[in-house]
Amino acid sequence: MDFKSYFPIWNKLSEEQQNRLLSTVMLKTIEKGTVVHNASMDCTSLFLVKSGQLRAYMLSDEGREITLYRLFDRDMCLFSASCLMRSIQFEITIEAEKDCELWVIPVRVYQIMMEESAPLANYTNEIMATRFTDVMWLIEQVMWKSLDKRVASFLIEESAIEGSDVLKITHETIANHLGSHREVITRMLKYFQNEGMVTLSRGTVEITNIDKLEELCE
Amino acid sequence: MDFKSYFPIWNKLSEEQQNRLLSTVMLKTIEKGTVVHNASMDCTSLFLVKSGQLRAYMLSDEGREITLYRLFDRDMCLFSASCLMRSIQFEITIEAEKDCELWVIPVRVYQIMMEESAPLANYTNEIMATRFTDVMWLIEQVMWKSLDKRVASFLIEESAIEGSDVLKITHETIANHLGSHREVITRMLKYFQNEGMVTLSRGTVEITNIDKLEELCE
DNA sequence: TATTTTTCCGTGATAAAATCACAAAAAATA
DNA sequence: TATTTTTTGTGATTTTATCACGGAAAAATA
Repeated sequence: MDFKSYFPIWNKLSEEQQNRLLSTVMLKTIEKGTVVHNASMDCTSLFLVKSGQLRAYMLSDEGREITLYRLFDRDMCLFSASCLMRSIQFEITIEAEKDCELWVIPVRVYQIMMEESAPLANYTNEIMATRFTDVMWLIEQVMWKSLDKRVASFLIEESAIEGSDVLKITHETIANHLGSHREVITRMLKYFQNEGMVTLSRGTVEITNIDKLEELCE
Repeated sequence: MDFKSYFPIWNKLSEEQQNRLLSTVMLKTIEKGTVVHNASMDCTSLFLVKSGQLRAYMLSDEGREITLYRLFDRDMCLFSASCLMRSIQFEITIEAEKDCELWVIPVRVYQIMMEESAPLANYTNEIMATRFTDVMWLIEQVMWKSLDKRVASFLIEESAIEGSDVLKITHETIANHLGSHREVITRMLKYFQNEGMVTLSRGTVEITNIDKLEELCE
């Protein structure tokens, strides 16, 4: 079990704590599209990503979405366990964007250990600060960036994640990432195509001039 | 010195830690309008609010603002010490909205203590989760609420804070809180006045029908 | 007190993006 | 092949942002 190597502060835990963790941690495999956490689920576990990719997003009353941040290998999903801290008083949804392998840590085990272990509490702190940074970046984008720039940087980031210029993604999905609307994205992409930055076809956006896209973002 | 009574986990610190804190904490008085933290300041201290009121906001490149959250009595201002954690990679501004008395805690003292004290690390965690909750509420508002509702709830909240229906505030200031524009707020308030919800005069907004305002927010 | 300056507010015009409504094209399925 | 579902296209309208200018009230200064 190489759980240890994915858990950065492993060596700062006592032997007893290590054993407690090892005996409760479970490796779980989930399929792309699985919602691992939402408002209606009860709060029972934290996830440490062994492999795959997840997306944390906020859902409006009318069913609209906006992506808050993403989780990759070695990331810990804190807010799947919103009951971990009394002061977490918001609801997000977390969904697998690819097939994932997750280590599942029971909240109660983690919580008790955090109360007695300064290293674990500080590690948790750093994770939360990382998410906070992500969310602050989002606010900055939403507040001060025009949509063309936001679409452009989304496409660039997506292409970096996928390692390809050909993105298999629908206008609707892009809209859901950005908290915008499908028609708006359609028009925007149409404009990008006219400018020679992308080539569109059903279900795909191919980036044909990434420099021009990057220029658009400033 | 009643610093102890403002510091919730005081009793969970060792005597040595208590002494270390007491010997470095300083009480500072600042005037309304003072910026206690921004991007260009060096990161040297945390603030614990003894009395007064502060406002944390994000500033755009063009000088536009949006309020993230506010701090009142007994609140701890974590992000004035963004260097406290490696993962805090964003910049905010914190300004006194009223005259304040603040206990100033040196970052280095706090940081070292946090590394050895699980209670302090967990307390810090709860504070960050509280700010996170504030910021998530903001995203929700900005993303899914129309401006009329946002202005209405801002007026209601402001009146609750001040304990008065007569708000001494300019249209520009309201715009800065909400990340909107002065002209837009002017027009919105004009509409509110026509609907009998507020009475306007230079530098003041008087709430004349709070029920109708609350109804507007749903 | 009179004058100047600053702050605050009002409003028209235009642009960006959201929102509503409907339809066509492509792909999947029967 | 026919039907259904998914995805995209587009016109019309509303909301909010943005630009531009001017005027009134208050504050500062002479």
